[in-house]
Amino acid sequence: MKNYTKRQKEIILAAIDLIAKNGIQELTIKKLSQKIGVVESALYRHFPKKQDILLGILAVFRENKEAILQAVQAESDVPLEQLRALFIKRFKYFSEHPAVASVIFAEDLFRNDSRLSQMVYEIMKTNQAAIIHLVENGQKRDDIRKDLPATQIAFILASALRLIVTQWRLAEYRFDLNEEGKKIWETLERMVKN
Amino acid sequence: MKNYTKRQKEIILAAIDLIAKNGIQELTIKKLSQKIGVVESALYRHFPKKQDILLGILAVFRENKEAILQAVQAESDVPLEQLRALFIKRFKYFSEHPAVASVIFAEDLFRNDSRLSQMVYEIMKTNQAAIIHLVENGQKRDDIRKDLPATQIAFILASALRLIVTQWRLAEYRFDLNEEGKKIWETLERMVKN
DNA sequence: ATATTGTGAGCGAACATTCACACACATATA
DNA sequence: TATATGTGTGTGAATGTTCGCTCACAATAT
Repeated sequence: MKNYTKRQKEIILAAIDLIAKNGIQELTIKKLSQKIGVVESALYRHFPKKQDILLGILAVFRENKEAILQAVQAESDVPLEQLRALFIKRFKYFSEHPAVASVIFAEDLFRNDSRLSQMVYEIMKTNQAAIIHLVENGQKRDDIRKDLPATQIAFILASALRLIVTQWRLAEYRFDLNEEGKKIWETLERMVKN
Repeated sequence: MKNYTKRQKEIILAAIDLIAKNGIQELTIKKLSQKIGVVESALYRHFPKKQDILLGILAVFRENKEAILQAVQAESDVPLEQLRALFIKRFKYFSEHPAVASVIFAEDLFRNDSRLSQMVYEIMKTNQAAIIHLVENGQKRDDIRKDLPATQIAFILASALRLIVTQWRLAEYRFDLNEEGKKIWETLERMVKN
């Protein structure tokens, strides 16, 4: 986000908001410019193509994932606690930024452009690698059971996180994500703990 | 699908194929009619609105889920084996019909229309209820651990299935879904087995 | 001969993008 | 200090394309 001007950030956040409302087809230059309060062509002073706005959205996601990961590692050095913190923090962030949650797991939005889908894939892989690493550390400390491959455990953790957020969004945010998320984490923890 | 004519089914399958290729924005009346081999307006002989084609797609999904569920229950009466069969059959079906896999978990495609999103929600809930029921039966027989709520176990099972299919699609079907799916199931089984 | 299915032209709306132009403000030059 | 030039940001009109959909008419099948 350091590479983006104030105005560009403003546009990116507005774009996320729009997409959250009704999917990617809600994001048109016209609607976006109206939300910002300028005329359509003014947006092209800040982004050469609409696509570049979408790239900006992905940059927000990546930055957020990295920030949470660092915070988690600073907070504790017990892998299982780090994993819990990772879950809790993610839910907290999504609760506070539903629009972001709305878009972050909707990979399909970016499927039609190779630059975009490549970036999605990269973010996903980085994130997964980080979780795998935490699980492996947990296994080394004998906190997490070793009879299951770390990659698979990490996969299952990530998949549950993802689905609960998806359902929360489909339910139009009608249940408390923090609460349900915590419950799911506790079940998962009991499944993988030694 | 009993309510649909031959031609309508043809159109629905072609529509699924198109969406699989590059997302929902690939599904236009023009492209669809070209794929079928008629002119655009001919489609309106079979469906009054584009939306109704999407409803047809959802009907295919629902029918498929119900069929698999019945087959699974006929095959065995041991819940854990039924669950395994459910997983394996789903992966097999998706392997053989990648286009369907491409669309079935992309709920966002239908977000902008209330009729569609309601149907998506209904299919999802029915499916989840069926899995919960199987898990509860497994717990009654002491095959599945009882210290975890059945709803949560079912949720975690479903989430893993969903994510592996999603990743398979994002990886452009480059890995063997049956194989990877089986591995994930085995890990899940070990997590929940008594 | 009646019902079903397909054709071709065309409609208005929405879309992303481009263009000439305007105005405020900062920086450089005389 | 006064003037000139550059930069950032906005406006309004216009472009070409694509979209879903309609309609009068024609071919085909039962």
